[in-house]
Amino acid sequence: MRIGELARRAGVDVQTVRYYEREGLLDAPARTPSGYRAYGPAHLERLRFVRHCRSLDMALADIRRVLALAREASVACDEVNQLVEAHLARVRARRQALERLEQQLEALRAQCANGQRIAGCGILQELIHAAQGEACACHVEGAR
Amino acid sequence: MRIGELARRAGVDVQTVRYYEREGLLDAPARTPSGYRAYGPAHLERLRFVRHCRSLDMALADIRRVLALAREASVACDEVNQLVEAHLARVRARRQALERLEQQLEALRAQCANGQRIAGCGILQELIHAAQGEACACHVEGAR
DNA sequence: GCTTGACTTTATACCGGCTACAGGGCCTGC
DNA sequence: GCAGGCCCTGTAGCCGGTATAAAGTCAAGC
Repeated sequence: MRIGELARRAGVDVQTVRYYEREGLLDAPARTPSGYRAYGPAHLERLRFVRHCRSLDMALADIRRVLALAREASVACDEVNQLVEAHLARVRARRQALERLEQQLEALRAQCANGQRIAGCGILQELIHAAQGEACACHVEGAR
Repeated sequence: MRIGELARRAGVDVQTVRYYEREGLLDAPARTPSGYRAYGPAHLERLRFVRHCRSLDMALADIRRVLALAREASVACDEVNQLVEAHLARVRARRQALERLEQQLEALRAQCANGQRIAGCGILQELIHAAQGEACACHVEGAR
């Protein structure tokens, strides 16, 4: 099959397929006499694998590593486990950060009702006030 | 004060200060005879404001807009409110997506204990299996 | 006066994960 | 023979910085 069909069947853009090839996530396929890429079912399977990993928000470098490991059946799989574990830790940290951020933004939103003018906008006042209290954390002179 | 002191007092990198100037978030300061940037207290206040907004993960374009609006005291502040509201919605959506992702990754992690070999790694098998079930959502032929 | 080192200047490239565009070639159907 | 759709390569843009190079400036110490 040609690149358009492959892309359509995996639900990705044609450009993305070429990008993955450049990045070493898809093997370069055979070419037709006119230079078109000619893919087989294995390429589709690989592409779907990559997309599934991406849907889990794994980095391309991590996916590349998993693909490399997957080729060596007899090696211990600890590295795969660690990779997933580390990724989970990052996702969890980010989720927690976003939770805190969400609370801050909810508090900020509550500072102003519609119909105000800029001069009396509670949101702006709060933003300015909070910024003033925020020196560089590593260099607070009055503290201690 | 010069750029190094400004950056240190705001807790940012010197490069970042110049970047913000290029991006129109900080006014270009006066220059000393030798071409060094010379900042006043207002610049520091502005920089801290920008950094506070960034700590709320606001986009630079949004911050630029807020700064522009802040200059016009008598205009209605609805746009500020909408901006915060839209940002909150994005943060919330992202947080929820990460929550789902976290659960998926936890389930994935549970598929394999350490000490396995690649050939028997539950995580890899699950990744491969899940990828196979994932055609393009917009073009499932057997469904219906 | 000369050197050292810390600071500053501009310009340019890089990161991830695509996405878009330009300028061409190929192929099929009418 | 030509219109339209597909494909090719190469390049640039997005975001919010970060990193590098090569050069200029300035104060302190010898």
